[in-house]
Amino acid sequence: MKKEGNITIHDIAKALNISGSTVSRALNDNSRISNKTKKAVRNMAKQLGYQPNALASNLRTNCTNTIGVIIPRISRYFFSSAIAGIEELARTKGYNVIICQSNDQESRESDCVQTLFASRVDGVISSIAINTKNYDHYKTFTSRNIPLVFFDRVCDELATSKVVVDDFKGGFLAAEHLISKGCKRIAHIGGPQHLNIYINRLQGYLKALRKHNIHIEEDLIIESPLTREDGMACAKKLLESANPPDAIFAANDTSALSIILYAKENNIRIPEDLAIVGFSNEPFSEYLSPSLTTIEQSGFDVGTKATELLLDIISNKIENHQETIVLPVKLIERESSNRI
Amino acid sequence: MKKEGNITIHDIAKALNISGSTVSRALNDNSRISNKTKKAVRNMAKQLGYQPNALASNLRTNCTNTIGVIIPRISRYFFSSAIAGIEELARTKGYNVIICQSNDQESRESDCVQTLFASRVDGVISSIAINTKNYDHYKTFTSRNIPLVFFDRVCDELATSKVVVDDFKGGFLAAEHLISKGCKRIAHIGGPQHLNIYINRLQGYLKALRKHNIHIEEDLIIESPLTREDGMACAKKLLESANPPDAIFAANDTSALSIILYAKENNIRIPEDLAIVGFSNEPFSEYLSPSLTTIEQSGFDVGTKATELLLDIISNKIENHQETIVLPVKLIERESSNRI
DNA sequence: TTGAATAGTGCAATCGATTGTCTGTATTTT
DNA sequence: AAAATACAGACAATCGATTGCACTATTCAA
Repeated sequence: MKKEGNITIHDIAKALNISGSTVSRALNDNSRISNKTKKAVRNMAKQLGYQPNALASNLRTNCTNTIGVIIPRISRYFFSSAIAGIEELARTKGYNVIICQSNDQESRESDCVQTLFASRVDGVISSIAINTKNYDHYKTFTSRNIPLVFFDRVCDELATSKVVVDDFKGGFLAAEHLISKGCKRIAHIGGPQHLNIYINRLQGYLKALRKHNIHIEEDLIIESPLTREDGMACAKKLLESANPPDAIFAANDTSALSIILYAKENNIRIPEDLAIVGFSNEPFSEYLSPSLTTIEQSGFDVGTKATELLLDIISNKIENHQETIVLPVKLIERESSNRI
Repeated sequence: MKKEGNITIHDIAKALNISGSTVSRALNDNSRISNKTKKAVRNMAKQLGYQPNALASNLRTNCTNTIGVIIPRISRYFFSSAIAGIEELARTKGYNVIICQSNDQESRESDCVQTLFASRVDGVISSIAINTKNYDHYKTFTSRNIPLVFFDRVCDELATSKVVVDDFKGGFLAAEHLISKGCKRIAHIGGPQHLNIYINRLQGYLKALRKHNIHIEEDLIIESPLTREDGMACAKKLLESANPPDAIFAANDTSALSIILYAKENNIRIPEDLAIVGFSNEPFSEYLSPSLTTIEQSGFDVGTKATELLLDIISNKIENHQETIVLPVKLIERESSNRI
């Protein structure tokens, strides 16, 4: 109720005996205002310690200079790197970032959508929760033409722009690398097959095998939630079998880690008896013993690219955007596959 | 300009032939509105796909249900965990979170403050940039009674509430643990001594030495920026000396990692020749070889506690809050100190 | 000299939700 | 039955910045 310490344009106007609209225009460097007035307004603003109220401005202009981000969980390295990339670029372009975590739950994801919409964000960057099957909540944005860009875990059902890494190539590189190391029976621990990224990693793996005329054995391909626990179970299943593989390509580093731990416990030598390749180049993969060969994917780059795309769509008011950007991956060779 | 798809309370009012204020009150479950009307309003709201506009509400009520967070960088595990804690609790209490990264630069930190203030956040949680020497920009909040809570890297100059982990105890536990393992000459690689956390870790270390009547050698105490590179330099300096230490307590895991790498290169056995304790329990420390004994500090808990405190200050309108909460730390024993 | 163009400002409506005050009707009290 | 009270809802101001339009000098061309 009281003015407290909050100075508005009207306080400046009163102090200079001019109107609020003139102050507003002066602060926005509008050409209709004389330089003399502009200077006076700026001085007085500084003198009074004026700080614009974004809320009022946003309400009027119907644009918040804020982008919303929905991610499964921020504490995962790939996502926090992505956020770093998003935040960095957004801020230099004058945008704020509001972050929501879905905790990989569809209902939470739906809540995030509501929250971001209520905040009237100018655009949204999202990576889909692992168990989301229904994408209707995203229509809150698409039906109102609020730009939406997916990254990493994208959704084919919704026609929007996307930024992904080249998972197919990554799967291919991983498998071909193992082949080049002389491995003959290469297993794959794949992720949930309703997510495009895991489908692509598997397909890349399959293509490499076919290219090199290696027989594809169904038994060597397992689908897993890729947790540390399930990785152990997969390792057990694969390595206790009568005819165990001589290499495993795991769809993430966490399950690759499980395999290494299992192999150590059971005196299976890495890479001599079993070569391993992971996916993601998590920070820990470098320090494992043996260190883990893996596919590098830069969260930072993905985040930056997604933001670039989103800001472009926002500022050029592009409708029906459906660009898909595929970022490169890289094989990082380490000890876990270093044989021959 | 056009209505587009955005439904306001007035659209609902018109559809039901009642006034906007009634709709507003009905949606807010105000007791002056009859149940019949409330039900009708809610139904119509759903039918029309009404989504409240937080901007308008915030402008009027002068409260945004948003808290701002300033951190050095989100991609560091401790901070992303803290954010996870903040976000989790804030959201269940109906608050949004806006995150700004200072990149450990004072000027960027100052920008963050402006941005958050312009967004009229209801409160702020901050961890100070490593090179911030002047804290005036924080007065933007304190002078206007906008609740401010620091965590981890706190500032004694500003009288606000704080949440820290027990760095002193951590330093003490680390050093005493090494002493209990029979180490006699325990070095310390400390962090920048203008930051309270590193001062406290050092002091804890000193207290343990004194308690056990171990002579304190100035030469064994080094100040470092605690980067991977400088960790190498410190390791070299300590271990190439005429009379090298038999243990090192590093003020973070990154420099402990450097020491391990240096020791491996130079055929120094860990823990037989040199025992090592780090600080933070970074995700990688478990997987190092040898695995790293370290002090666990939960970023998630710190974030949660800071949020709890902040929300309490906000909702109870507490002025001059100066509570300091110290969270416990825990020694995680692993191979790098496992001797005797 | 006069009409028109231009520059520099002010007025008032507007964005959408909230809220203090007021009105008309229904219910209760004496 | 008259008076008092409660109830349900309407009116209009408000938050602070923006912006279309109107207005007044001043300048310029004819």
